[in-house]
Amino acid sequence: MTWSLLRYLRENPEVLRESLRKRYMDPSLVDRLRSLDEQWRKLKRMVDEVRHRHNVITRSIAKTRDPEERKKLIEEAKRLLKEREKLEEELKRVEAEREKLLLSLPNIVHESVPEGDSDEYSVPVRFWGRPRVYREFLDAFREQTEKWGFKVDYELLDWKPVGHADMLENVLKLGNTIKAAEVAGSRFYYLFDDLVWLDFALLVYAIDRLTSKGYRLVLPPYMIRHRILMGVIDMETFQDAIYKIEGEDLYLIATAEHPLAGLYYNEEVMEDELPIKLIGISPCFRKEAGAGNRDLKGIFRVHQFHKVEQYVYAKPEESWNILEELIHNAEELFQGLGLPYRVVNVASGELGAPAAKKYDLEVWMPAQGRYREMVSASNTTDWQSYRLNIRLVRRKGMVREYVHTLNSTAIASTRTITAILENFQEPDGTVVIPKVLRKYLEPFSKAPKDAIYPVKKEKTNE
RNA sequence: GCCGGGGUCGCCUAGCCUGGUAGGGCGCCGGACUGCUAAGCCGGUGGGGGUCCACCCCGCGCGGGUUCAAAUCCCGCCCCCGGCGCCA
Repeated sequence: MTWSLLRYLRENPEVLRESLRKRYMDPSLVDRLRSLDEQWRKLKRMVDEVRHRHNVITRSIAKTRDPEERKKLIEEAKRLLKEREKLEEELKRVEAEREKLLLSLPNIVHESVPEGDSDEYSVPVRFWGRPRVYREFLDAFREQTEKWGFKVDYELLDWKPVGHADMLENVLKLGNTIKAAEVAGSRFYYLFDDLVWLDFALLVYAIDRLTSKGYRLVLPPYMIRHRILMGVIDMETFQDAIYKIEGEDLYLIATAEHPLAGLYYNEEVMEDELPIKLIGISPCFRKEAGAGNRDLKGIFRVHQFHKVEQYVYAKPEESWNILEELIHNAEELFQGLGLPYRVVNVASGELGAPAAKKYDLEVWMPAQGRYREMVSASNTTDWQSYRLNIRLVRRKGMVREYVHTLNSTAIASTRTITAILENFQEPDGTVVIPKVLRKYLEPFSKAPKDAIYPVKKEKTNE
């Protein structure tokens, strides 16, 4: 059983070099790894040989009755032991270095991924819906549609929609990030009343639709061990996103993807059990350490939110079709909500180490004049399963390889709420609730049903 | 948190006291036999190295230690089960 990256390293290093180049990383890593791997194998042969000689003597001692002969053999074993320990120490050192570099390798970029070092190079693959475009954003809109050869029908607005952060805080007055900043820090929030109902309704909507498609509903652990986390993410993500529980080997999950990947940690999966399709629901905790001052206002980019996540264990030959299935599932959810979006094929430089290919679903934000990421769907092929030791056992000949894993957002609550606040806003500040959510709000007497209304202005101001 | 019991190949289990190449059952894969199927029979069943044949190394929760030699003895840690305590 060989991991795809190791196989490429040994048999076809040019593929790896090319992949690293597309990610704007140093391709010489491949050459360092190759020589290290060669050195490791050579050293391993030497160590194994000494171990063998030592084992032979050790075994013969057990059979030897004559005390003189025994003594002689023990002396010989002791001598070999010294040699063995010296070599083993060297092997251990090389092995650790090799392992470290191997685990720093990002997944191989799929051939269909556009090359580029920023999201400018991500390529839209399709558009859906009829965006509402404020007059002044027309040029920007064309830049994001026609430039890519798409003719997207739009509704021209001659009034400027209020941004989601202002809607939340000032128009609807259903969120308080100022107080939350005092209590917990920036990028936290209090949500109230109708927006809380909306948050829940969105999650249940996603759960309802996906479980109907046969996905198994999972409530996973919200904290996981370091070992599992390192199987799922790369060092960069770890440092930018992950909160640690002090004094314990526990980390807050940044998405349900993490514990769902751990569900089959160290397991063998029979091929006829695949694909295993899961949806997890969980809070997500993220440091947003690399975000700087981006999206500081409102609830677009926060330290904590709720998400329904799709996660699939698949056979290698079916994983690329399943990636399409996952992004289509997400599209159906956003179509149901009536949010106009585009799907982009994310550029090689923006992929993240685990992913071989990634689609983002971006919703048009009328107050910003931009498509913004709501969903991310990745095929991580065998990158996570190698690290988590999740094997696929083929019936034919009991052959073992690694499963493929995939993940995709279904609904991330707060971000989707920002999209709703901007897209379904009326000139008077009323926010119309997507019809599809109604059945999930209906059972609750205090939940909003059709719309969320702005706080009435003070009489004196009118 | 305390006390006791336990963690062995995909699953179950023997071996641990008394150190000397981890045995059996189930499942699965393959083979021979067979009109077909099953039973029964034979072989295989983790990771790595290797001229990918032979063969060799490593693997008994994890990490150390003792020893020529550790599943076995010693120390630390993790997890599971039972009892007590605490508790939404």
